[in-house]
Amino acid sequence: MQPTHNDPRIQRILATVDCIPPGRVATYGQVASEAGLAGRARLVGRILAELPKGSHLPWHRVLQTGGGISPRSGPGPAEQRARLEKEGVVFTLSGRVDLKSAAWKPDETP
DNA sequence: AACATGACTTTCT
DNA sequence: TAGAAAGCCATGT
Repeated sequence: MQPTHNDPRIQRILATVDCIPPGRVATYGQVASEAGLAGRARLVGRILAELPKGSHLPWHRVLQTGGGISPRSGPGPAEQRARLEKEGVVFTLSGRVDLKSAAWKPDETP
C-alpha cells in the first residue's frame, strides 16, 4: 500500500489544496510551505500524482512557479487548463496563469 | 545500501 | 522570452 497513509504532513497538504477557492491558484511551493513542508514541492506533486480518481480535491488549482501547468502523461494538463478556464482563470498566450490576479492568499480563505 | 524516476525550482545560455 | 542543465526530496526497484 502506499506511502501516504495517515501522515499529518500529507493530510496538511491535502487540506491546504482543498482550501484553495475557485478562480484562484497556488504553486507547489506555496502549498508545500503552507503545509509545513517548505522545499518539498516535489512531494506535493507526488501526492497529487497518487490521488485517487474520486478525490474531490481541486488538484487542478495547483500550478508550477510562474503559473504554468506541469506537463505529464494523459489528459491531465488539458483537463486542468479546461477546468481552470471554466472557473474564470485566465491563461496567457504562453499557456500560463496570471498569478498577479489569480494567486491564492492563504489568509484570504473564507 | 545504491541507482533510477518524477504533477518541482532555480540558474545559465 | 524560451530552452537546457543541475539541484533537491521522497519513493520504488
